[in-house]
Amino acid sequence: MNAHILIVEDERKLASNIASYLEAFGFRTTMLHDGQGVVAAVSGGGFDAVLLDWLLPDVDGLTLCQALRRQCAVPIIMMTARVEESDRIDGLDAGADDYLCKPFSLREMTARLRALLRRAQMRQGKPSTGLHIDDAAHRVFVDSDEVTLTPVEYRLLKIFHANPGRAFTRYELQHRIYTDCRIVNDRTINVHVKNLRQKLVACGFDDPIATIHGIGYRWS
Amino acid sequence: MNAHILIVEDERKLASNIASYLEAFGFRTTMLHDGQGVVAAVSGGGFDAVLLDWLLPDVDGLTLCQALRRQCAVPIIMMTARVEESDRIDGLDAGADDYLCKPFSLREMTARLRALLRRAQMRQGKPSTGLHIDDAAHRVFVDSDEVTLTPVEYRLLKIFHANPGRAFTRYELQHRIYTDCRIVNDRTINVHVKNLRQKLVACGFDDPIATIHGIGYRWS
DNA sequence: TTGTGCTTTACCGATTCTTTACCCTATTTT
DNA sequence: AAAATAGGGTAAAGAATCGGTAAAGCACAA
Repeated sequence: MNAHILIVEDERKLASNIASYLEAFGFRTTMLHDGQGVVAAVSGGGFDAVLLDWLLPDVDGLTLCQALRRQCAVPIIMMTARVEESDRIDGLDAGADDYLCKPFSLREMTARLRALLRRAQMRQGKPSTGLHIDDAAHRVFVDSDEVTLTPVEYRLLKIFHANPGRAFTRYELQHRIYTDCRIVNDRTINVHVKNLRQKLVACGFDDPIATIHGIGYRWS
Repeated sequence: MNAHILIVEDERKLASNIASYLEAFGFRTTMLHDGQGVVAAVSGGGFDAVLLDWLLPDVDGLTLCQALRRQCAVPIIMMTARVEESDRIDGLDAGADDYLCKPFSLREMTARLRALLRRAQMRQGKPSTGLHIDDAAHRVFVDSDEVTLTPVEYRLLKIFHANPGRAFTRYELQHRIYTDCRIVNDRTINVHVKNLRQKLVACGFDDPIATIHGIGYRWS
């Protein structure tokens, strides 16, 4: 983690707001207030993502974006006051990975940035994500990211993880999850499996739960 | 610790609600019900953070915010009924460090306030607080402040502190706290945990007890 | 006994988790 | 190809858990 973000924005106040917000979340940041030096800075390779304003005093953000793309594959988020579809398309055509329409919430920005960084990381051949269950602490990690699971999800994960390759019917899972002999609707298991899948996949873990049609599920 | 918070809010009822909630958590508070004297009060340097209502009878909160910023770097949280994105950005542009949209929960407010104070403190190069248990003297200190604990709280703290990161069920805690095989209501543990948390947090110690829903607690 | 401080219980409101219901898509069977 | 069955996704109903408050219970000393 601790990604380094380049913020290119001429409104200094906005730029520093963004910076301090990101820093509060553990990012490192660097600000530039015009187009000068942006290409040079990025080509140095020290940045993990770029937040790029569309309208800069000296150069067109779009042009700058294209220039950056020619340099390297760094993730770029365009920030723009424009809202027309065509502008968005232009931005994405120029090589931006995402765009934010001003005014945007810093929260949304951070969320998109995170998603982008995760995607970028995966693309760079970091497929070897590992799952780690710390049973004493009752915590689950995908690499270094913690996955927060509900009690049922946790139990479900443990069952699967302890029996890789083995197929489980929903009936079986039900009886392993609940110590009491509770009977629940089949579809309940579906929902828990879906939620578990979702949380794992959100951390860049390839969906490890295979559906066996007419039978149940299998961890692989 | 014992941060001093300035609450600027014309609705007296809301203001005193906020104040008493914060005081319960060990903050000191001061209320002002209009813009008069706010700048003077803050420039005195006696406040660690300001909760500032956007709409005041006499002056615009936004203007006030900017005026405060010119004075000093005190953390400011804007409270506003507005929800539009653009307003939020305006607030942040004016130098607010965070904003709360009314109606907000006092809990969220406290959480954000804490985060803000922590950041501010870190910026000022203050290292994190440390806990020290003097078992021989049966005394507990957060940095140099003594925390007075009841016998049960002390035992609870020792159990947690000796097992950082480990998850405990309430049942387990119960049996470790009591040498006799006493059985108490589950909720009893909750109360002791709450009291322990409260005392630690009041001394500026970040709540170190994480709740594991459906399981129990963990010290981290 | 009365008072004081600590512990335990009871309860409420808020939050979080679980289960169900529903709709739509995918797969299998007729 | 049409019908039947199974599974995925969403959202809302329902249930359990948790934190906070306050009062009752307890132990011990004055």
